[in-house]
Amino acid sequence: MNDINTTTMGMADFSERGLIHQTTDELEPWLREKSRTMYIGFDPTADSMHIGHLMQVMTLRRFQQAGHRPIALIGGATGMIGDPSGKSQERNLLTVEQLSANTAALKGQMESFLDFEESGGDAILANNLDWMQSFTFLEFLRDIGKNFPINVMLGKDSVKSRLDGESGLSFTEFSYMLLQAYDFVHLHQAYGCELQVGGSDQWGNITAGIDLGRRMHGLALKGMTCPLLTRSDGTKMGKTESGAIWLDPKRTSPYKFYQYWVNIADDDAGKCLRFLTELEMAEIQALDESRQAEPHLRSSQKCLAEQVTRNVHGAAGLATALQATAIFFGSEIHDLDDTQLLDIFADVPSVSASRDRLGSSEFTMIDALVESGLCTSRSDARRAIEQGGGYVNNRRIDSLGYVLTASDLASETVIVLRRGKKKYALIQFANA
RNA sequence: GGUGGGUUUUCCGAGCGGUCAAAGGAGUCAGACUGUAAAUCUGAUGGCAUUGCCUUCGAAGGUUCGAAUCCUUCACCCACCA
Repeated sequence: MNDINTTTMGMADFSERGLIHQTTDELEPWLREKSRTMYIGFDPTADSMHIGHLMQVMTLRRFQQAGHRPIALIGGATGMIGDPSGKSQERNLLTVEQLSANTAALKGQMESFLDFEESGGDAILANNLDWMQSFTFLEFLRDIGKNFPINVMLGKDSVKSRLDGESGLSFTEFSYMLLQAYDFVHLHQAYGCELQVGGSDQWGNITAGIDLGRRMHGLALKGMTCPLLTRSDGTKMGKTESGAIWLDPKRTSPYKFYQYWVNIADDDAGKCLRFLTELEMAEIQALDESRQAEPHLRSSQKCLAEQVTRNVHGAAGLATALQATAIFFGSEIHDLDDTQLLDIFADVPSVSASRDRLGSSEFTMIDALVESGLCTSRSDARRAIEQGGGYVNNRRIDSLGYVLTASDLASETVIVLRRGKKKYALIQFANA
């Protein structure tokens, strides 16, 4: 990054988007000066990031695009301990195997957001296990622990809230901040990293690192936190009845992922556009106006969903999501092949049936609805059909005795059943 | 230990010998409307069968042509008295 563009390197866009919650210094001029190195840590608590991580990754990406050098730190070591910040209870420890699998998975996901060295960029992927592993307990106590006054540690919110609460805090979790603090110092030594960024709940850990840098080496490290992405109704962003929204398409299909954003409440859409997309502010403001003036178009949500899905799942993933959306809310399904269909309906339960049942009067719409699990009994299925709630390939069936035949196949072997507005099931007909 | 009240379909809650698969409300499910929202409106809501049959009203027996409704015993819950 030699062609430093000082107009983009600063914080203007960050503050305009509301991405800054707290900073230790006036970062704007400092960032304009030259290309800087900063990091955000991610603990490998699962084998995929979820949308709670998205904001942090996007932040790193913004820095990189502004001409800085981001470090994504995977917490192979800190993940073994468990960050007490924002947690009301002591957590169970993950096994070493889980952690290393998770670490590998996160690495892969990071690559679609940042340009790492392998792909010609300058972003760095680090794992704190690499330097923490060789530390002995005594060394750590002498070199690091000595720099942490207990009274300061006790004053941190993350510790205080746990001590005030019922659940207490183990020495292990209490020590978490020492590890994170040392990471910062180490990254400075190794890569010249001067800024740590994190969610607003990370403030205590970040300042712990800054203090440690000053005590050990007289450094003036910097910190910045971003607001937490929360929903206007108070619930946590990314939580649904069926669990978290993951970035891994095997955990959350691109369709579901896309749908999550399409369904974001009007009140949250503006914030999400600012935090999670790279649209220009002018564009976002135009969307804000549209949302006010013509909310029914829901252009903000559609745009948000499109942007985020493309970022996470790529153009192909977005295409699948859009195709699935068209089908889930659209007209008849036909002339698809099995692969397409099963991809689109990845989240939909499916059952298999023997192919020779097709066309048999023993296999009616009622039978199909019951066997697919969409209806709990034949009476239930009968009722659903009578009320106009039974569909084959999105075509309403209104005859109770409708017999499914080979011409009802939407692809080579699959029939798509639907009950009501959006409950789908697949029946796959194998050549038995 | 004594007396009184209760136990109903997913939940709440009517029913107190036939017209009860059982009012009403909630929930749920369809349909309409709509912004893939909220609200609203309409219909459905034990099972099987294209209107008839079967199994349900704490449990088991009994009285009746016929019981969720009456009697007996048992179980659990509530209230009052001791």
